[in-house]
Amino acid sequence: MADNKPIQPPTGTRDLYPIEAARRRFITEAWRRASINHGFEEVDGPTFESTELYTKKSGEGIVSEIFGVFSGKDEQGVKALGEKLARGEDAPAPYALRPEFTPTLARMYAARAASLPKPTKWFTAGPFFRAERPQRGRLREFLQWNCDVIGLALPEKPTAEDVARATAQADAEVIAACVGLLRELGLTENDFKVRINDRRAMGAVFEKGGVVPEAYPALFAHLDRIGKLAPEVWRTEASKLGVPDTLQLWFLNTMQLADNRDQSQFAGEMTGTLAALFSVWSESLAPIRKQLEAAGIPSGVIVEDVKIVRGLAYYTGMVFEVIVDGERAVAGGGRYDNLIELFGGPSTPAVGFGMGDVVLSLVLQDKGLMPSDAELMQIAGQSPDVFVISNGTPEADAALPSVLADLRRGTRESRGRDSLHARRTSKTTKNVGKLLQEAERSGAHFAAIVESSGEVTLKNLRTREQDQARTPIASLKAEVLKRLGRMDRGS
RNA sequence: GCGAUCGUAGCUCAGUUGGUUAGAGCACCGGGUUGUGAUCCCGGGGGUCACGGGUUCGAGUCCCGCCGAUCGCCCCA
Repeated sequence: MADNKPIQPPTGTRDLYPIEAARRRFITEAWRRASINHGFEEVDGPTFESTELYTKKSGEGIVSEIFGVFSGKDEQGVKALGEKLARGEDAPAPYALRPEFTPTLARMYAARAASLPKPTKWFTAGPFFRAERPQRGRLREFLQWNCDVIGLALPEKPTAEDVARATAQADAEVIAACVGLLRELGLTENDFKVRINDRRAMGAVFEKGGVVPEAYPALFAHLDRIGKLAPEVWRTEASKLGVPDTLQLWFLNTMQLADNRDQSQFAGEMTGTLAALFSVWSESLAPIRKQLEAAGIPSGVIVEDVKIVRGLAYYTGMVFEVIVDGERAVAGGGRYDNLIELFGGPSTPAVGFGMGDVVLSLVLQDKGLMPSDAELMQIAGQSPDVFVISNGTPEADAALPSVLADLRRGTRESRGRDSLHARRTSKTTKNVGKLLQEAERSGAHFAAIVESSGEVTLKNLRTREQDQARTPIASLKAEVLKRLGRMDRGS
């Protein structure tokens, strides 16, 4: 007897039925549109990479959350790995499903750096994989949209000021693309905040505050938890990292400041060393704020936040997260000025961000911004242009297949723009009323009732207006194209 | 890796202190005497009650195990 137990989709993956596929398409189309309108060009890379690409320059913990991939042709390799593992040695798979895009991007840029414009603006959107425990807003397979600006537009002999301005401009450019998308989807400035920080600024504060450089990475990680831990607990840990009391106090004060509307007043309460540290920090964030405001991002949306440090080791400057209340970060990114060089390219500053589809979908649902099912099918291009119905006579039944085929046929000259989405029923009933009902439910724009081998009656299902006169089958397609307003090109 | 909650039809869920053959709505298919549709009426298919044990005369219901899902912790590229 056969084992009929259904095989379920792997943990953290999704089966997308038509309406869910349409929902995903709605998001990816918005991503494409926003990035193209902001001047980014689409690129893409492999969905699996050599594991080295991620282990080389990333931290240790990352490997454990990578999905390993083996070649089915490499039996010996697999066996060798098995033996290593049996001995308790580290044995990563030779390939990894990509957990992020930035390393691929860095490699791609490095390989052609000499011939690429400065700046180069690339975007990509596709599937990524992380072997984490799924929970709200987090799955093991997800889509991620990335926008990156690589290189800076600089004069022949740039001054430090030129570099700083170009840097802030590029930083603002990626954030503007990200915010542009959110606004296009209907989120307003009341719905989200762009929380920004700067790793170099933090470094300067650490230095002035008396922390040894060796402790910086651990301190960045610890700062990530400042809002989650009780202040006393956080301070105890900070002390262990060699953070002086004054600096601890500054972190706690400044953290609250990020959530306090009246920043100037709060800042005014800091005196002496605290105030000095604060100006080091805030002054280095001033240029990026200025550029963001110039890019049309409302000042109320921008929040300087000492908590935002990002886990990734490769960030070197500005870092940011876009937070929608009640959800985890919907997007995050930052500046990584050393990474291109690390992949064998010329020293090139770069900045970028990623946005996942999982949290974004939750946000759109929370805010009621996800279009209705019917709208989605239309947006995804799945509503038929014409639903062809036979009037039930043998003559019409016989003519129907060729009517359908003709409507569907596209020509190379028009690049398929003259091809129509045409459907017919698969039901056996000849009840025209029922078939019209089916046509309407399919979301079709027109119904074409085949009357004979030579004529149809057209009905606009949106307006419910039916033609008095019949249309010859020979001119049906042209007539429908005309009524759909698609005759403006070619011919 | 840890914790909490939950698994009955494709979906949303009923199902009494354990008691005949497990139900509804939606969806799907067909019909309402062969041509005009959102309503309505009639009919139909579809469930080894996640899976495996146990208690019992009898288990969807109680107990144990297991798998899965959701939410949270850890982590977050």
